[in-house]
Order: sequence, then C-alpha cells, then structure tokens
Amino acid sequence: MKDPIEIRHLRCFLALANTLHFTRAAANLGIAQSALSLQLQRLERAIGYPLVQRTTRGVTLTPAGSLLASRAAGTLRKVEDDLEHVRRIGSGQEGILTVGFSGSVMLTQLPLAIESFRASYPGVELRLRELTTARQLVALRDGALDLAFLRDGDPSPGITLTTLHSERYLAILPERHPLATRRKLRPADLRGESFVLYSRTEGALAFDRTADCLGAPLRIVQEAPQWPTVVRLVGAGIGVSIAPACVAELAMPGVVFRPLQSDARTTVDLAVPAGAINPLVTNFRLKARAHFLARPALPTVRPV
Amino acid sequence: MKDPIEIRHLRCFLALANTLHFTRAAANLGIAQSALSLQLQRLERAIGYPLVQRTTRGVTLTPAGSLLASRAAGTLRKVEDDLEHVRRIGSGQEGILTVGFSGSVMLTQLPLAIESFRASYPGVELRLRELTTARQLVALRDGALDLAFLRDGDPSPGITLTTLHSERYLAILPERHPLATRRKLRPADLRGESFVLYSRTEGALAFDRTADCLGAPLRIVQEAPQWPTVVRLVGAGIGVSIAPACVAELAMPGVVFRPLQSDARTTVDLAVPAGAINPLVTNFRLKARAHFLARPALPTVRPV
DNA sequence: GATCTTTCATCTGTTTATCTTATGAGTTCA
DNA sequence: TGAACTCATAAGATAAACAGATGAAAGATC
Repeated sequence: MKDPIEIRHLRCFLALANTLHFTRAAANLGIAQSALSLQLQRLERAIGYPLVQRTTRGVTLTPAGSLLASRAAGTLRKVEDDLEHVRRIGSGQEGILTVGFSGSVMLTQLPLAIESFRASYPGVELRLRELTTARQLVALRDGALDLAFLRDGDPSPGITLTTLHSERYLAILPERHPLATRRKLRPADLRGESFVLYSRTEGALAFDRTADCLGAPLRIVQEAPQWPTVVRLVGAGIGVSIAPACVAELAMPGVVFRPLQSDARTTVDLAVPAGAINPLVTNFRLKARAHFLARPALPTVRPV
Repeated sequence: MKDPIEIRHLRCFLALANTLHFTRAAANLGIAQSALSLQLQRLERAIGYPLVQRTTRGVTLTPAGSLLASRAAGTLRKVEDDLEHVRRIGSGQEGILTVGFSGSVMLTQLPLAIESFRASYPGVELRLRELTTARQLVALRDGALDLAFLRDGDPSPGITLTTLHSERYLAILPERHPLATRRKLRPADLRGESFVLYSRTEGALAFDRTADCLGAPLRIVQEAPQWPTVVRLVGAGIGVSIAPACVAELAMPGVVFRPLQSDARTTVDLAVPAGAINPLVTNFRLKARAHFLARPALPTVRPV
C-alpha cells in the first residue's frame, strides 16, 4: 500500500474534473497550476491509469476519471458529513446520556434542570434511571450511568462528587400521632418512636446522617426503598419517619409533615466518574448546577 | 477549510481505535509512536474535540471517537472500493463499449472476435450498432461510437484506420442468368449488365473500388442499403451485383455467387477516433486484430 | 512504600512532500 | 509568423511528517 492516496489528491482531481482546466482549477484551489499538475500526476500514478486526457485546449475525463469524479465527490461529502456528526457528538449536542437519580431528588429542582437541558440540547437522548445511592455509584463505575444525582452521596474512589443542594429534615407522622399537633418538632421529641427508614445498605451516608440527626439508638421497624412507600407506611401507622424537606411534596392523606429543628442537613450530590470527559456530562452538569444553585421556589412544607 | 483532514489521519486513528494503544498501533502502521501521537493530535485539533482519552495504561475512545472510528472504517473501505473500480475501468475490464460495423463485416471474423472479447472481458457491456461506413465515421467523431468496423473505410481526418482483412469480389447472379452456368467470371463478362449496388453516399471508397473493379460506365438500376436486400433483389431478377466474398454466406434461393477473377480487393478496416485512449477500445482492437489476422476458416463460396 | 515498568507526550534534527516561481513545448488563433 | 493559451517540467523554498531520545505520570511489583 505504498503511494497512498490522500483526500488532497481527490480534492485536486475534483476541482480539475469540474473545470476541465488546470489553470482555472488551480486558481479555485488557491494553488499554482504546476502544483495541481503534479498532484494529478501523482494520483494517476497511484491509480495506475490516466484519469484525464490532456489537450492543448484543456482536458477531458477518461472513463476511469469520469467514475472517479463522481465517487470522489461522494467520498468528500461523506467525510464532511462524518466530521460534522463527530463534532456534534464532541460538543455534546448529540448522543445518549444516562442519568441516575435517587427518588427524592426528583422532588427537588431536578425536573427543571432536565427540562432546561432538553430544551437546550434537543439532539440528546436522555435516559433516566431511578436507583438508590449505593447502586448509582456502582453503575457509574460500570459505565451504566454517565452521571448521577445522589441523596447524601458517600465519597467513593473513582467518583467525583459535587454538592448541589442541602436541605433540612422534616418529620413524617401519622395524622393521629400525639406529636402531630405540634407545628415544629425537635429530634429529641421523636426519641423512643418506631421508625420507617431507608435501608443503610442503599445509602450509608444518608442513613448515618439521619441517625446522627435523631441520635441513637433508633428503633427501626421497617425499611423501605422509596419515599412514597415510606409515607404510606407512616400513614398506615407503622411508625414515624424523617425525610429531606422535599419529601413534603408527597402529601398523602393521613400523614403530616413537621419541620425538624436541627442543624442536620441532607444533601443532593452530583456524581460523575472521575476524569470523565464526556461532553454531554459536562453540559448536563452545567445546567443542573445552574438550576440547583439558583434555588428557585424551594418546595415548602404544605400543611395537610 | 484550513487544517484539512487527510486519509492518513483516518488510517492512524483507526489503527489506534483498533488497538487502543499508541505503541502497538504505531507498530501496526509501521511508524514511530511519536509520529502517531502527533497525527492524533493534529486530527483532534482539526475536529476540535478529543477522540480518545489518554490514560497511563492505554487509551479509551470518547463517544466522538467511537463514532469516527466506525465512520472512518467505512470511508477507507469506500475509497478502496472506488479505486478498485476505477482501476477496472482504467484497465478496460469494465465499462461500456459501443461498436459500429458495416453489415457485411458481420459475415467475416467479427462475430468470433466479439465472442472472444466477451469471454475475456465479461464485465464490459458491448453495444453493437450496424451502420453504413459513412455514418460510422460521423458517429466516431461524435463520440457515439467508440470503435467501428468499416467496409472499405475512407481515410478521414481525426480517424485512425487499420486494415484488418482484404477479400476478393464475387458476382451475384440470378440463378437463371446466362452467366450462372460459368464457374468463374471476369469483370469484363459483366459489362453491360444492370447492377444492384450500394449507394456511393453510404461508402464512397467501397463504391469506387467496386466501380474500379468492374470498369465504368456502370448501369445502376437500384441502390440498396444492406446486403440481404441486394441479394434478394438480384434473386428477383432486377439485376446482377458484385460483393465482397463473405457475402456468399447469405445464400438465398434463386441466387448464385461466382468468384470474380480480378486483383481488386475490398477491405475491412478498423476505425477509432485519433488519439483515443479508452482502454476498452485498445483491448477490443487487440482481440479483433488477432481474429482477423489469424484468418481462421475464411468463409468459402458455397455453390448453390 | 520505594522501585520498576508501562504508556503517552515532548523535543530535536532529518527526511519527505508540497508549493511557488520561472521556464519550456506544443496548439490554436489572428 | 507571432501572440495567446494550454499543460509539463525544473529548481529552490516551505511545511509536514518522521525517527529517536527523553520525560512525566500512574500502575505494578517486590
């Protein structure tokens, strides 16, 4: 495969095939006529057969040259198209982005961030996966997720974390619970209650923060994997719970939410694989940060 | 369009995408690792986005790189296929060849030459056009014909002629004609007869040679454009005719062919546009010359 | 945890390819 | 015949690609 043919040669040949005139073709290409002449000779030598028949009044294409002209035009167009497509992917305007999120994060600004991203990048296919914090970290490392929104993300090797948002806790009580009459609660008020909580294995830091806020020992009567479930279980009288403030969005009959007077905070953390250069990830991160850091219209605890 | 991308860059990138390893890819390409590294940098700069993510253990493709790898592979394959096709056309193994012939030439070795050419070049589409000598010359200049087999081709500017074959004349007589009883005739024997002949405008030299052979003045009672017609007209008693020896192939009831004792010869000439470089023409010429110059099994005058 | 190995980037000088300018040979046109 | 035009060729200048040596960073090995 010596004497390799380059795109330059095809470009030169096409210019010549279009004008059938060395001098004019060279002018179109912005090179000297002699340079074009040499390029053509090189191309013909590489192919092994003449592509144009030179006359004193210009050139005519041979059958082989005629074919090459049409094929080369297609080749150049294809290369241009491919590069354009590659650039679109490189710029993050196109592609597939798989985003994981902890269930409670969907109760924060995340939907707004998603909508904003979709509007800005209509070419990107967004795949959303609700997973627990622990599973998201695994999925990020696997490559199954490109980016994740964690509830209280544990620092983890190979994962870059950014805290987007922090919020207070609130207590979730059955409507008929004695404490339900109080407008505010302190963690100590809940001492001795039975708790419905997330499993620690699904989010160690989230659990530990909850436990720190309440103060051990905790009597956990039920673990549940999703907040709607927790709220329903509380409504059924199985126990009480505490949750990030945003969970108040999940108002359900028979359940009341009460702010918890504590400095404890739960965070929403954005996680990406360390060193990720996927431009989709970068673009999505920017949108998400803009929406979370602006903190528009934080959901308030609606009295039930 | 500065920083143009060349096929070389795509080759380098593909090698890297296949091995995900600069050193090994460079070895496959037969260049130094540093050269490959530079080519990749150049390609990425031209595209504007990274194509691979370098790590200390090798490289991984970015989404953009992943796309480019698949597209570039297709591009290289296309270029190779195109060049191969162009080479086939350049070598005359493929294409369309339009061949003209005077009707009588089809009674000589031409069918054998055609068959031989078809067998050797199955990729070539052969288009056959029966035309008179005069019309063939026009068609050759127009480009409507690539190559022509003329009966007694007139030298003509812009046309290269090669004589392939020369043959004697024979007389065509009605079966009941007084001269039909003779095994051989001399031109003088035909003096005073009425003749059925080709029109001079359809082949000046052919007509003149015929006239020279017979000696003027000729009494021409009918002109006809094709030999089967001439033979039929003779059979109908309209007159006599003389024809190239090969016309004896057209045996018809009521007609006899008699060798003419004369040194006059009629030729089959191969005509091509001067300076033609079409390889199909070259290849066909070679086959045709081989068949005509070998003169296999010249058609003999069959007694009727 | 210090050393070794692997891997890619960078630097430097050399080779190769391409370009420009100038010139030549062959036609066509006046 | 001379002028105008075509493409080819020659020679020097410029830019690109190359090989080889070195360096930095991150695993791997002990």
